[in-house]
Amino acid sequence: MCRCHPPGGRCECSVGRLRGYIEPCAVLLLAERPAHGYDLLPRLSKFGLEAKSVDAGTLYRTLRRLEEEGILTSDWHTSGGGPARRIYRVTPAGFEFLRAWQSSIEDIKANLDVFCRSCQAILRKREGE
Amino acid sequence: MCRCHPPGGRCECSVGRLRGYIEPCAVLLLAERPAHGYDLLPRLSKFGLEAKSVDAGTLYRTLRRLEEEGILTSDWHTSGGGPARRIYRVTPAGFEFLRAWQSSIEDIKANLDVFCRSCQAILRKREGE
DNA sequence: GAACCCTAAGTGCATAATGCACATATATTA
DNA sequence: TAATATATGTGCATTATGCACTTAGGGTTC
Repeated sequence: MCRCHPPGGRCECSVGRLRGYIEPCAVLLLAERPAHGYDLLPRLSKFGLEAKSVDAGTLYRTLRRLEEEGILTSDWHTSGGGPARRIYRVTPAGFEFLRAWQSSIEDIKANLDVFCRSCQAILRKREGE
Repeated sequence: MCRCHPPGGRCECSVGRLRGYIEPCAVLLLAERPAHGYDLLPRLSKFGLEAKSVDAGTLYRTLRRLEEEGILTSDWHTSGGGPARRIYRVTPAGFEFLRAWQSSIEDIKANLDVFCRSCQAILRKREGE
């Protein structure tokens, strides 16, 4: 329908189309409590990033980038069995980052709302309501 | 702040981050009335795609692609002075396309709302409210 | 103890969307 | 006639992303 169902491809009709959206979502989850990447993966579904549709590689790369930028810090946890985990925490700059995204997302919601209202009006009119 | 202000770069903290968003916006404007690309350009700001931030080349390519997919049709208008204009109209498939996007965008808004609520809660808590 | 699976982190590569710069052409105005 | 506004388009580089693959620890099962 909306070119989001390529044959055999995953559905992209979702908030996952928002470029860079994994970043604020990951940071927000880490603001709730420090965690490692693999743990974050399923929790991202809370914000519409479905567990199946989030690529682990992308998440790991994203976390590293956010650390380079001073938004997160990490250290290794080796106790507890299994492979070592890199535990991330949010820095003060990370909270500023969240504040900025919060405000941007409010704006985006408002813009999407304009689209929805106009679209509804047009579609209703077409159906001769 | 949110990595959307690269030195000298344009602001990307906007709905323009939504991949492919120009498509439903262009189709919706054309559903209101047939028009040519250059005419659509400033009207896209209605949905949050600022006139400055929409690239004309991208819009023209998008319209051609939508026509290839049967969502739009076009024909040339040479009368009226100035260079020839390619006037686009929405096909029945285009209205289906709009319906699908409408529903997707409602979902996206809902997901963004979850983010905003969680984010507000965390930020308020941090400020010791 | 070999084979297998789950957890956990990461890299390499191809593709798709986008931005920027440039090319082309018509008509109007200074 | 030179400049400007309208109008459409192409070429190229960058970026984000998805997919496939690699590495590795530790436990379970045959």
